[in-house]
This record gives sequence, C-alpha cells and structure tokens, in this order.
Amino acid sequence: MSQRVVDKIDGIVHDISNLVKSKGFPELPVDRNPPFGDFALICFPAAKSLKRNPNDISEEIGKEIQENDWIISAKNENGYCNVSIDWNKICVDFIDEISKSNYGKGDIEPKNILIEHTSANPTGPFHMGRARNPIIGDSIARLLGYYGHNVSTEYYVNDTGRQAATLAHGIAEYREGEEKKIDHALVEYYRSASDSLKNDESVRNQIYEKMELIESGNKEALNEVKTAAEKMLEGMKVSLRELGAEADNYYHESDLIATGKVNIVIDQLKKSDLCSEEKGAYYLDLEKENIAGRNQKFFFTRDNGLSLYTTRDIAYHIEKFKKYDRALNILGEDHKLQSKLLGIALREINCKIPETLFYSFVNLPGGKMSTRAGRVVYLDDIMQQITDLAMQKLGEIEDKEKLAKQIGIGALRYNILKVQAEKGFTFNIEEALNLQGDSAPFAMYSHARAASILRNFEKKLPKPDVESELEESEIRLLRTLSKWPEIVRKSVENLAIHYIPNYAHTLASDFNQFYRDCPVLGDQNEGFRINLVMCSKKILNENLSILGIEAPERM
RNA sequence: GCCCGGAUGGUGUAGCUUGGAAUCACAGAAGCCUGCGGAGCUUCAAACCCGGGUUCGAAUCCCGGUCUGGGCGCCA
Repeated sequence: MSQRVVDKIDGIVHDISNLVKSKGFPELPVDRNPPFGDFALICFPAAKSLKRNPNDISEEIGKEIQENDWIISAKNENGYCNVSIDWNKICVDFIDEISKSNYGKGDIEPKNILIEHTSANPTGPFHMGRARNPIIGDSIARLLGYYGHNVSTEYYVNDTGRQAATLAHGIAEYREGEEKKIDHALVEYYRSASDSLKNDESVRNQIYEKMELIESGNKEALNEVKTAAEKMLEGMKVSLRELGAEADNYYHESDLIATGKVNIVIDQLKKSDLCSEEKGAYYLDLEKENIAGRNQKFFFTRDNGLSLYTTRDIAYHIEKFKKYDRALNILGEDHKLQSKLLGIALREINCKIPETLFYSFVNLPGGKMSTRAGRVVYLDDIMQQITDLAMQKLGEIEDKEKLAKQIGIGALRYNILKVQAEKGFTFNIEEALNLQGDSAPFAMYSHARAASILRNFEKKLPKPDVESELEESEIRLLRTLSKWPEIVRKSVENLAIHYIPNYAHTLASDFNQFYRDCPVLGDQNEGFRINLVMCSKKILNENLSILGIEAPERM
C-alpha cells in the first residue's frame, strides 16, 4: 500500500458512502469526529425521507458495511451508525508515514512571508499586556515555516514622534553603570521627561522643536532619536530573547523619513480621488468607505506639510511588499480601525494590503493594566517568577537551571497560546504558574517519558511489525496521530495558533494512557510499540517546537 | 451615538467557518504506586446570556435584545 494512510481513510469513508447509496439509501451526512470509532453515518435525514425509524436504518446500514474488509465494526447508537476501521491492517504503513520528515507539513508552493509582530514603542520594559503579541507572532511564524513557507519576522520601531522625542530628551541625562537591566533603568528617565513635558514649558518647547526637526528630516535629530530608541531596545531585546521570540529584523520608522520614502507616499496619496485639503493639511475623505465615527477625514499630512505616523506606516508597507509575497501583522485590537484605514490608503495607491491577526488586550484580575495607576506587571518579572517555580519543582538533575527556564518559559507561552487570540484574556498569575493539567509541562513530561523508553530500548529501531491485536489505547493514539496534518492545515489557513496547544494536550494525554495500558519493552508487540513511541515523541516534539517550547529528553 | 469583537459547568476554556451524541483543564468528592519516569491514570458531580425564527435536528445559521472588551485620528 503506497497510498497515504490519511487518504486511505478518506477513501474508505467515500467507498462506504457510495455503498450505502447503491443500496438505495439517500446520501447520509458523515461525522468524522465521532465519540466512538472512526466515523459515523447520521441516519436522521434518511429517516425523514424514507419515513422509517432512524435506529432501524442505522442497524440495516451497519450490517451492509460490515462486509467491507477495512471495517472492523459498524454499530447503531441512537440513529448514528458508528464505524470503526481495522487499524491492525493499516497501522504498519501508518507508522512508516509518520516517520517521514514531511508528515504534517503542507504540500504547497512556498511563499515569502513577512510577519510583523510586537513593534511596541521603545519607551520602557514590556508589560504582560503586550506579551500576547510576541508570543503569538513568533509561534505563527514558526507554524508557517513548519508548513513550508519562507518566513521572516520584523519589529517596527516607532522612533519618531512625541514619545521618541521625549525619550531622547530624558535619557540625555542617563549615565552608564546602573545595576538595573537597561530598559528598567531608562524608563525612569523617560517618565521624568514625560512629567516635565506636562509641567515645564521650556521642556515642552524643546521636545516639540525636536519633533519638528525629526519630521522635517533633520539628520542629526533623526540620529538622536534612533540612538535613544536603540538603547532602550537593547534591554527589551533581552526580554524577547528570553521568551524565545526575538524578531529577525528591526525596521526603524526614522529611516523612512531619512530616506525620503514618506514624501513619495504623500505625493502619491495626493493623486487619489478621495484626497482633499483643509487649511493646508491633506486627508482622504472616507465618507463613502463606510468608516465609522464622526470624523471620516483620514489625515496624512499636518498643516505644515509634514507626515503623520500613519503616513509612515503606509510607506513601510510599500517597502514590505517590494520584498515579500505576503505580509501579516500581529496587532492589538486597538489597531483595528487604524489597520482598516491603512488598507484603504494602500489600495488607493495600488499596493497590496497586509493580512492582520488581532488579539484582545490582556487584563489583570482587578481590571485594566495601567502604568499611571501603578497596575503594571512586567514580562521580565513574570518570566522570573515562573522560572523560579519550575526550579523548586525540579529534583536533582543535570542542567537544572536551563531546564527550569525551558519549563517556565514554555508554561508561559503555552498559557497564552492555548486561548483564541480574539478572546479577552485576563492574566492570572496563579493559573499561569499551575504546571499541571493543560499546560506545557504536561506535554513536555509525556515527551520525556517517551524519550526515556527509547533510551532504555538501547537498540536500533526495528521494523514496526504487529504480532498481536492492537489495544484500544493504541488505536486511540494512532487516531490522534492521524489528525495532525489536518490540525496544522486548519491552523495555517485560519491563522489560529490555539489549535496547536490543544492538540498537544490531546496527544500527550493519549500517550499517557497508552503508557499506562501497554508495556513496551519486553512485550511481544515491542517492535510495533517502540515505533509508536518514536512517532508520538516526534509529533509532540514538532508540535512544541511550533509553539516555541523546548522538548527536553529528561525533566 | 456609531463601528468591530466577545459571552459555554464554581473558575478558565474547546467546539461556531462546514448545523448532528457538548471538549479539556483547574478547584471539589472517591480511588490507583512490587510496572518502560506519579508533573501521571481511573471514577463521580457540574455549563451553551435572554427572546423569537429556519430545520428531522441549533452552542453553531438568521432576526431582535442584554451584558462586556476595543475603537471613533492634524495622537502614536
């Protein structure tokens, strides 16, 4: 049998459907994910058209399809005919298939894809509120890469505008040699500059002058803000590295001004039919674009002719599409309108439009995260706490510190990734620190168990021959393994990363049950089972690596 | 006010695209270590925001509410 097993199963379902039709039944809906067996034929529509009891129809159909060689049982249950495939006949081929390196990957034409994620303003250390962005962005990048695309990630650095000018003003006072991590040290200077901006007129004037210089393209001013931002980013990058989510490239907004690319965009936008002018400031009139809100004027220059943040964002996206087939932005839900406007502007100048993945904000149990109210939780602190906890849980083991970090960071990433991005998220430290149940350590632990069996086996993997009938928990594990390619495909197509941790939990759980029921070493079915262990470990490993979680051999 | 999301056991979640027998975990109750690693396994108890509609069948689709998050720019 050279056919792929997953296709073989599809084929069996198809054949059975045809068989049922040839016996004079109407087409029956199929449930590919039934509570029992491999698929179910739903007999209610037939009950209606044939005016018969669905249980009788289901019984009758069950008898007909039992004849099929690939079917081991077909039983009625409340009008559902639950069909089980004979896994004994296909499991050996299936093991071969999973062992291959392309199992689970897409059969696609690879595209060059740029994923922009995080892009937090470089004004201070990361909050937990922003943590969803790098974690989702990085994992989506890994997912698309696993599927077969060429993926790069990029962080867009907002180093112009008022915040950047304020930062540059503030950190002029900074002297090297503080003990704190640099972003935690610099944020104090930013805060004090920010206060002066509000309360001290001369500071305010200085900062606004600086802004003017920046936007008008003054090389010296641009260099100053860029350097200031880079200094802050130095510390922020350390956090991203700890998280395992550092971007491949950093693109500075200041460079868009320095190279004159923004001015080209302004000229192009002025040619749009939607363009109007008001007191010297230019805007696109979006009344006909069904844009909500009172103000439908989308300004792209100030009255002094200089650019705005959004104008630069448009220029940035033009640059993206010069190099990439697809561009995906990972954005907080506060950017929805902004992103829509960006799309319209790009359309007006005949540029491709980026795809977007929005996530809801992270809140704290008592309400919003707010710097002003002092309700801030730093990513660095959470990474430290969760790593410390993992440290306590570990026994005496080699490389304990490294392992604790892998477990801690893994648990954090998993905790965030397992929930749909668009769902509201309340960050609960207690829950994130719970390393049992539906968590990264659970999957990591199953992986380590599998690794342990393979270590103890000490021989080369044999051919996966089956000597005795498969146990229920082996079939269950095989079924779960057979769904992996479909899970990956769905996750890629919907840009929905949460399917991946959900699957990891199912697979780990099925593996643990197999582990309980089926001795591997020394069993008469050792040859098959050791291969099944190897396959489970392989998929668990690939799954965790998409999530950016290490899969250690021991823990 | 207008625009865009969300609502599922006590808590947190999956399922919604493509209608079919409600997922999983935490917390609670009761069990399982002379077994390849107990961060494990088994059992019990517990949920689809409210009204209508379509359908043999609705958590899922349609209409109308309620509550809740986000947005409404010469800011970034």
